[in-house]
Amino acid sequence: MREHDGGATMAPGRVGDVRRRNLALVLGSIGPESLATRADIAASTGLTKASVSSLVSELLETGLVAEVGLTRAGERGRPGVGLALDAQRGALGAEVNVDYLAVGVVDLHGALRFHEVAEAVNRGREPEAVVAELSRLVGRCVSAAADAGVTLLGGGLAVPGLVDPSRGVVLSAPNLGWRDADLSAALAELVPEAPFGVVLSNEADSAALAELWYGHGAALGSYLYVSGEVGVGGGLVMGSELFAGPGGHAGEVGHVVVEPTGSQCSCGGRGCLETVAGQEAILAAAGITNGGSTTAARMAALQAALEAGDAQAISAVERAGHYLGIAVVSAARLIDLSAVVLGGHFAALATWIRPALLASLRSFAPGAVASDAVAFSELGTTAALRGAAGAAVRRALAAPYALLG
Amino acid sequence: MREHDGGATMAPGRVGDVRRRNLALVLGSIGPESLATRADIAASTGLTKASVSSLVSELLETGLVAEVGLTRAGERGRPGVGLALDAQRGALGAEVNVDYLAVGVVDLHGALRFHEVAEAVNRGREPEAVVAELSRLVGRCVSAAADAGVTLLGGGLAVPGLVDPSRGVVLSAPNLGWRDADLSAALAELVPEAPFGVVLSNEADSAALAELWYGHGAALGSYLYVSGEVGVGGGLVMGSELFAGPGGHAGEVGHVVVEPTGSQCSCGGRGCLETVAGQEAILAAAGITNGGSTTAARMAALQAALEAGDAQAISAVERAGHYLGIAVVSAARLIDLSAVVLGGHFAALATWIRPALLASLRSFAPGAVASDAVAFSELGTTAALRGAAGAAVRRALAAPYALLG
DNA sequence: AGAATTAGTATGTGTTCTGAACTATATGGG
DNA sequence: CCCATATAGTTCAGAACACATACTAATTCT
Repeated sequence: MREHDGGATMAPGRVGDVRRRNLALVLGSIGPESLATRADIAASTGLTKASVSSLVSELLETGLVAEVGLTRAGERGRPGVGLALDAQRGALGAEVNVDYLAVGVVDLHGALRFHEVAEAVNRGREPEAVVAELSRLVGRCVSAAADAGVTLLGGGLAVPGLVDPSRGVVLSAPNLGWRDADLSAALAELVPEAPFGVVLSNEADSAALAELWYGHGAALGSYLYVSGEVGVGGGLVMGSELFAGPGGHAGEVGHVVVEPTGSQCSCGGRGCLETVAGQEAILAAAGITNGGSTTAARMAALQAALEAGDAQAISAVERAGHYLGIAVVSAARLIDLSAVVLGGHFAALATWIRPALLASLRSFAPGAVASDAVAFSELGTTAALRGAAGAAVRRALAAPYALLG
Repeated sequence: MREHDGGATMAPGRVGDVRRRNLALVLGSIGPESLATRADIAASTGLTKASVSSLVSELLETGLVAEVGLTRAGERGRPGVGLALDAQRGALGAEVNVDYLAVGVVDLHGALRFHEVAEAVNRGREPEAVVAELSRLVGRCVSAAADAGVTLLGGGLAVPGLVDPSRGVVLSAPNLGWRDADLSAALAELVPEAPFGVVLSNEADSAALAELWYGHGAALGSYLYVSGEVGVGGGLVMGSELFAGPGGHAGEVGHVVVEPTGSQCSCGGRGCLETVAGQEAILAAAGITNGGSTTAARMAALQAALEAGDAQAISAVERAGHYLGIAVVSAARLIDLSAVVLGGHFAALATWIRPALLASLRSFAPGAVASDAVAFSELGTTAALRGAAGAAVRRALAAPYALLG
């Protein structure tokens, strides 16, 4: 995520680096379906037509780019050849979460081509068993893609925990009960022929990026994504890039202190956001204590109570919105953010939580976060898989030279 | 500070960029007095001896680097020629604060060669008048440097407010009463012959960087710097770089919400850290309400009361430490930081505030911030000027090619 | 049909890194 | 004292690449 370096340990620049950079630059200026011509690219990048010509011919070799007929009919002069990213190339996205598995394929145009979401009870289940079930889902998706002629370049797997992407290890996923789970072998087998491999990521981070690329984030640019799953997680997107922090934990808004006199949190601290806005906390405050059924069922019951106008349910959700506002204000001040996107159960509760959240923001930091900078995710259970797949797509687009001899 | 870009608006890479990068790379591996030889540099950077030779000869031309005798006497083989940054080159640093002006010169070895701090009452004073007084101080410092044979490459001016460095404008400095003050002309005249010019910066950001380069920060790498001046400001250093945020406000820890039921803040919000840990808040809680004297005098009175064991004073400072801990925890969680450096009045109160802060950290986030990751600044009133000068030095070292034909 | 206009390609030049050969300067052993 | 050995630094040919210029290609306007 970051390329900071003392300076002395930086890699030396070689002449060939220039070409790598320019390949990515040209590729970046070929939008999904912009139908840019070589001449357009030369104008927009500042490269000469000669250089663009040579760069484009290499990009065509990689298969990432395709020539798509002529452009500009009716005007004077020779028409240019339209160039576009090849929609028949894509990446796999997958998510393991506490109560479902999800897989899908996103193509270079950003379209979700195939996907499947399967309910599952993964809490406390062995990584091997979960991965085996995931592999079956992935297999179906991969063959569907192959049948449609879509070639997969790479992939991403999002999990609700802290990961080490370089080693392919889930360091800890409390809600799954995983610790130091080495998935590197399994990742390598998911899409064996993909040149860029399958990379692990954090679920909240991936969902935050999905929002950037395929949701509300594009308009916002920099924002805090808050994911209300079993815990309250989050991801930080700044300047259209994910900010993971020095140790990869950044965006963990669930353990911001919002109530100094509040109750003990599972993290060992006190008054954390999660203790007042986590699923369990909201359900308890709403009086929905039917412990036997699943969390999903109880959330549905909450929804029903809200729609019926149940006062206790409404005040429970409003309380969560109030405290969410405090956490968002702290984030806005510390990191200079001015927008939020809410996902997971917060998105489902949008109607009831939004007014309370806005009131809280106005009260604690008038002007810091405008009301039109509070968005609710519409990506549902496909958010993390789209983000993971999207990240794989970006990796490929950033390193087209890896596909050349 | 950031070089993010959509991709399409990036500048094209040219062959010459490689040399620029490698010039900076080689320069970066010539430590202050490391006495590296060309061969050492080749080994540490990965460049060939031939390239290093050519790059070094250009760096010698810029004057940033000097050959300093031979190295490695007593061993076999031809001894190498030692290379070091020329300590006779430096940069000007200056600070305008509410109650003082400070200027100084930092050389390429990081030493503070000359400096002067003058008390002043700048609150509400016109920018022109303040700058005129500052210019006199700078003039003395510049001639002292010239007399000692030190050449100035650039400079930095830190102010307690939000700045636009590219235009040389102080957008707003509430504690000075400045708004949209255009200092660009004045900045250009401060050190007319300096090739890199004089650049505006925020006081807290500069102090945070001074801590990184010349204080506790080097050992920490990533940390939150909290500056207790008239207000409570801060700067965020991550991966040995300042993080300014999308709009340049990042690190503003003074307006993190630490007491949801707390009192109104001047920012329009409620329960901000500044309302319980700002100078005025601490003095009021300590019962030091002698409004006639200066803030500095009242802070001295507070110090005396603390040393005398005054219970009200002690509990006022402990309260500030408690709330400071809450803000630090929120920052630690959101941005994944694990260290803090405290400056300004917090540094002066270190003895009394430290235990309360540590207790608060333990209570709200055990393990997030270790007790040896809480440091107190020792740079005093030279912090911001050293940071501003240091930033100017880095700018020069990052762009040595600007000094060539 | 020919002029004008725009797209894209071919060719020569300058910059810069690399690798290998070479020169320079020290130590240590016979 | 001289030569082998080791290390530092320079010189020179070769390859990669972007650039500038000149060229060919394809279309519309008159």
